[in-house]
Amino acid sequence: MISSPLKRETMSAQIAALLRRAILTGELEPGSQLVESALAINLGASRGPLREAMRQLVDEGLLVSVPYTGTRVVDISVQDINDIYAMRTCLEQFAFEQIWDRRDETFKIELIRRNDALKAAIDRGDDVGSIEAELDLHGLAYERAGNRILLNSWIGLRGHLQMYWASHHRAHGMRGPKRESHDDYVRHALGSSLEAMQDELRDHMRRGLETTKAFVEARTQAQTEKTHPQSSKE
Amino acid sequence: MISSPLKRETMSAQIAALLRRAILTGELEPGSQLVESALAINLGASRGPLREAMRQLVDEGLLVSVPYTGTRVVDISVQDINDIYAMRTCLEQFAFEQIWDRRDETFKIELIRRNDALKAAIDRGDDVGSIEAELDLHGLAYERAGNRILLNSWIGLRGHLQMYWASHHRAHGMRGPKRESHDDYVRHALGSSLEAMQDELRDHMRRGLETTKAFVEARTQAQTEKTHPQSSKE
DNA sequence: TGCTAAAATATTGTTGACAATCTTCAATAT
DNA sequence: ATATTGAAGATTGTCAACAATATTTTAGCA
Repeated sequence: MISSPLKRETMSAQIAALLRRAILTGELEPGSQLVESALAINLGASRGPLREAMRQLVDEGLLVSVPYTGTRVVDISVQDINDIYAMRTCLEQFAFEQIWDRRDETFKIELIRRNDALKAAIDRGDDVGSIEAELDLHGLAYERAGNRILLNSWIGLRGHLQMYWASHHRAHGMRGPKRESHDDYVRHALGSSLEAMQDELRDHMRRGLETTKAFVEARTQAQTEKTHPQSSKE
Repeated sequence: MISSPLKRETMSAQIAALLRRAILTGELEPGSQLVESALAINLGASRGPLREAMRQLVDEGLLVSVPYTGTRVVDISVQDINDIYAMRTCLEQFAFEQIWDRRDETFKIELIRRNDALKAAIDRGDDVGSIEAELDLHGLAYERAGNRILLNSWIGLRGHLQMYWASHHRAHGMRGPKRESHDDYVRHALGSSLEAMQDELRDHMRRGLETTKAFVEARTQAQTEKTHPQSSKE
């Protein structure tokens, strides 16, 4: 029963990873407040390290903090969704431009592997897993581009997307991605025309934007009803 | 004689702003270590707020921290320069795509104003100011694009560029940008052909990349000589 | 002289207590 | 009834002391 035999990681970093996971899986709902004292006790740590972890998540855009009043899980706006998908399109097109002439056999194998992993997650009904698998699939181009700044940008976008999808899935029982949703993507990514792939990306993102926007609008409506209830009694 | 009648800003935020400025102006050299206890005394604050500020700068990519050993101003690598300029090209092209059909009179006026401000800073020999002015000029497209994610990405890139340039200027007495360096940029930005502007951007960035790379290589060489001195005595 | 190990030092990580600030709610006056 | 003021509570911001870890120095030995 060893509790922590080798702790190469600082406590603050562990807490950050824990909280990040909780936010990204939707366990911590958007808009919910994180009270330091309560969380610190709950995690068995002091407020210092917890504050540092939270500060980091604030800088990652997962939390928002107002001095002396509190920090909350970042809330979703339709504007953000639009911005993120516009950036995704731009950056993923750029990533494919960068790797296009460097695609080798290992790239092909890995891309197919990740698409298979996505299908497997869908087949076994693993919703959180299928969301991660879809993002992993898209991530390959960014990883192979060999540009650290680009990869970090993707990781930031990826976090927000994962959070939005997971939160909506949890709240409304929304289904994850379809089983064949990325077959075209993979086919074009392994094809011979960069231009065709860029077109596919634009289409793919446009479809994704519509779906995600529908999620957000449903959520906003639900919250409005919660705040200003127009029940039949009145 | 009111010293601080309304201080809406928390101490940690003030320290972060102070340190950020010191790094961005080259006052704190890349690679130099920041010792918490000494800095805290120097700033008249405790280590708690200072640590929070430093953590934030770590997340911004301006500092690097190794657990239990220290945090230093991030050092420069040729790889980073390549990555940053590749991203700059991609993002600024995207920004102009977004704003192209929305350019109005205020955009034109502001762009010219910022170019004039750049020239004024060069004329009065204000080196730090001219660096900021150049980055401000490029920033307009990002600001007008109306995409918060895009703007934040630019702010991150901008910080690193400013740091590199300022540091090299301070270390080697390098001159800032040339007086007419952005006249073509402005002309094309106000022209009628988006494609011509994209070409100008590619060229502009390619030139900037070469210059900045030369800076970094000079610095790396100087550091190598410092670490492994091959003096004539030996 | 060169190498190993242990002690000394320096630096960061963590903790609990205290201060400053914001929010809420009740009491009061208009 | 409504608006305003003030007190009470909750929450975050700051501080100084203590613990854990890494680095450097030094003593001992081959």
